[in-house]
Amino acid sequence: MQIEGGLRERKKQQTRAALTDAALRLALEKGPDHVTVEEIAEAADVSVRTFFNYFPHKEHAILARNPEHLEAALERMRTAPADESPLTTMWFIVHDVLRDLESDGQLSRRGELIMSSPSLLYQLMLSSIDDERQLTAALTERMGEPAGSIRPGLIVSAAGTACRVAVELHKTAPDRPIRDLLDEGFQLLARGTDPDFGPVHQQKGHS
Amino acid sequence: MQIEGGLRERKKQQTRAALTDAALRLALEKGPDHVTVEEIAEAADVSVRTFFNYFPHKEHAILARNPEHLEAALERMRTAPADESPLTTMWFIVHDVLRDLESDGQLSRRGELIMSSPSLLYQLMLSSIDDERQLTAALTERMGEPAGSIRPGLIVSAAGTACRVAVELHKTAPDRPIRDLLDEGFQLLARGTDPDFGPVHQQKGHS
DNA sequence: ATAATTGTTTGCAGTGAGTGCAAGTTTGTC
DNA sequence: GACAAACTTGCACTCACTGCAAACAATTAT
Repeated sequence: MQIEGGLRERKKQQTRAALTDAALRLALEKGPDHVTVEEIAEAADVSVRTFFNYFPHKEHAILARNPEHLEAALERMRTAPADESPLTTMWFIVHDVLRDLESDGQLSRRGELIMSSPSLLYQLMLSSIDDERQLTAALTERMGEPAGSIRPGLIVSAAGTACRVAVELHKTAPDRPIRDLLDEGFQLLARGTDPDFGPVHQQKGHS
Repeated sequence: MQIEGGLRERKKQQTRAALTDAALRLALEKGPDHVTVEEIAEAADVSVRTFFNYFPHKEHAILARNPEHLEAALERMRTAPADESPLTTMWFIVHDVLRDLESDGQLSRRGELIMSSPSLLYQLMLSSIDDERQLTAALTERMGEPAGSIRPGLIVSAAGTACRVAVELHKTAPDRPIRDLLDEGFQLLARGTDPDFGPVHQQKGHS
């Protein structure tokens, strides 16, 4: 295990790539719920059992999440300039990922695919939740808020929510680019979504 | 189908209740991932096949979501006073559900159970997404925002996010009641989570 | 080179979720 | 009581996913 770019390592990367490629292609072709692991494995020329050595769930292969994104995000969160506000950091993180996804030229196709399939959305949100936990931990440390404050967690999760809503809305209003929607969402989160908010706590019930 | 409270209807309610009770009990006992549908069905004294006539997924039975909640929420959204701000309406909706859940005396146990199990969280979020779509549709209509605005969707989804974050934080800081956390979250969403937000759009990249 | 070691792939057997179908049973209607 | 509609059930099936042990390939030591 001294050699970094050994044959073994390269072959694994190849196999992984073959699997994710086949998975995405077939998912786009036949719809994500009509692809079987068997087909994906066959297209990548490995056994079904090997597929599961690489991915714990079928959806993982289709999502093909790049672990570097979370790494980069955490790194940026930790090393952000002291005078950069929390949501601003999240904005940069989101746009970094966005830029990387767009370089694939598959942002919107993959986005639609994900939003249209419950099971994909599932896996994405699951990993998002995990990501958000880690980001929240990093942000909490960085912010020095009182323990038990909801603010760090809310900022991280709300940013994630803004992404999801932006992608969703982009489906029905494709004329607005995702970046625009995203920026509008972040602005609202930053300055407030509802200046007139004010429930009357005294009242016991209603109609 | 003229009789509302016929034998048939009552039996169905009974079976449904037996299934959800058994499902929740067993999930709390053995952990949600170690309960099989077979066990639940057996405990409720019906066949496995019948279980799937009532719930599309195992998790649905454990969550035992009350369809009335969504109905009530949509109703309130549609009939809210004209001068009630959007997030305020969401606040009332959330608190209505909360009050109902608490009357079971199972809010926090069920909440913890859900937050601790990926597969439960999955189903909850999936149904939440669907709920949010419907609520967003209702709110969009009510608000008269320009088409393509992200605000209605963001308000609804961010409110949902606040609930999730509140439950999650309550796990690690049980001394703060969920209502407190929730109110803090809504306040932040209303007035803004980050007054200093301001990414420099001109800049191309960053280290 | 060859042998020993370690990591990877694969087949196989098994559990459990979820579905479609057809037959049987129960409930409501006339 | 006869008839139709709704509900339950068993059966056979597909598919996701796991553990285990044998086969295989890459790496390292000799």
